[in-house]
Amino acid sequence: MSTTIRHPPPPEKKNQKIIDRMVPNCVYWFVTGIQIGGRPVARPREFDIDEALEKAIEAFWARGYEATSVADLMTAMSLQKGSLYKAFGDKRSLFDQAFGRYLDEAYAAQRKALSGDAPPLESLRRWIGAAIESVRDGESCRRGCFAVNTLVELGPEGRDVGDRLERHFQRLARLVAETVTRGQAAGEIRRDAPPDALAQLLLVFLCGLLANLRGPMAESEATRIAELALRLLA
Amino acid sequence: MSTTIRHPPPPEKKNQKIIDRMVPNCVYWFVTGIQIGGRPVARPREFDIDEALEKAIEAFWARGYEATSVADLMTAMSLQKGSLYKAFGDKRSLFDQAFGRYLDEAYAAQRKALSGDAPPLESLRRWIGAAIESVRDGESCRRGCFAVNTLVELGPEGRDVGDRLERHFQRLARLVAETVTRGQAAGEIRRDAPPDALAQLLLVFLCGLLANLRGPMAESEATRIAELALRLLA
DNA sequence: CCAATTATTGACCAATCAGTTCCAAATAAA
DNA sequence: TTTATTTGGAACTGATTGGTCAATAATTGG
Repeated sequence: MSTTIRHPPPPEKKNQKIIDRMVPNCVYWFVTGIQIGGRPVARPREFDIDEALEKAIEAFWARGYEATSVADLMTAMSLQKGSLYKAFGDKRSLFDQAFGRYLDEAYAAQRKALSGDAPPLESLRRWIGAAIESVRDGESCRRGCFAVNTLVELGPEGRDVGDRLERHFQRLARLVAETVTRGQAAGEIRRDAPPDALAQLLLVFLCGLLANLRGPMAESEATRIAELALRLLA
Repeated sequence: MSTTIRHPPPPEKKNQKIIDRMVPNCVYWFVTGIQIGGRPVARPREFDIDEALEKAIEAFWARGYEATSVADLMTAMSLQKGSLYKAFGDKRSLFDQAFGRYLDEAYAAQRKALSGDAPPLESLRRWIGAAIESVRDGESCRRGCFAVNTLVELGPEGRDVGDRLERHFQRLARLVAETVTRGQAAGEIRRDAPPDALAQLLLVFLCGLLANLRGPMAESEATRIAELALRLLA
């Protein structure tokens, strides 16, 4: 019996002290009507879990989910297999965490790019320009856009990734639609189409650009095409 | 010596007869100044190699290169491993053949869709509509576009796939540009941008649509966005 | 039937896959 | 120090990977 207790209750007079020191996410024991327990102590983690996740993002981003082996992840994250599995669960769970983090980071960056006080059309230009620049890692690693890559690789599978991508694109579309609205109000953007429809169109177009930038298209060409797209918007 | 001869020369008086019976793609032997030889006889192939390739296209299209195992291909093509390897080489070679075939088929289909005698803008509408329809296989298998899928999955690797995709997109762009030119001449399409630039833009946009159709986007939504895109072109 | 040739089949192979398990090391409360 | 607990690391597991091979079947000219 007592061997199954992970945190055997200390003497009763210390209960309040112990409760004071209780921290979240720990196991506590409930005995004789009052909560008692203690913080589990253990060897501390030697790596930064956020840095490791960033490395995982880079690995999955560069090669995709299927083509990235757990061995690849181990070297990329500088982690042994045991640590990796203990900290992140299995490969798919790690991917989900990495991808979710990427989506949030990407959203924050695009929000910042679009919500500057520049003229709306110029904001959109910078937004697309930043996206084009973000597809290359180093000199010639065509990593494209992690979201678009994942959309194409894992899009058709069980709706987990699909749902997240849908929500992500929706919040992005909302962001772009706001800018388009401002542009219409300022007379910079044509008013014969609703802003959210134009935003969706822009987003889809950007997906196409990013998909092509994963392949043979040059950045200069992408920029040229984007300029034309913005011109059609005016 | 004579054991290395695959088709030992029959008596000279039969030379003409043999030459008459010569068929392409067979090994012949050149001796004493005249061509002699015979048709190699062997067990005939039991499957249709074109049908098998079509099945391979379906398999790679649905799941991508990495995620499609040789075992998957065997069941999809109804072939044993030995036959598969003998007829198509290794997995990558099979993929290349399947993908090349797909690109040619897709080009032919789009050429047909675009070169009808319909009004240019209507041709473009049908072209995009056909592309949107082609992304679903059966009821709910979001296979997307094999070319876009491959662009994203294998785009960054050694320039083999990249080159082919670049040439493919170029010939497609030429096709679209012709239609745009006709549209401009007919007054259906705005004349303030060169036709090949507009064609590139359209093609990139379509890539974005097809990428999204691999994921959560509904076909009806894609159609709506495409309508707006065409409206901006007028 | 025989010779020559190719196709089919299934067993086989080494390498790699994702994932598990076990143990020493590390930590801090008791 | 003891004790409870978790991390790090390496060995290990069973399944699957892409790919090869040898034996056999099928074909036709001779």
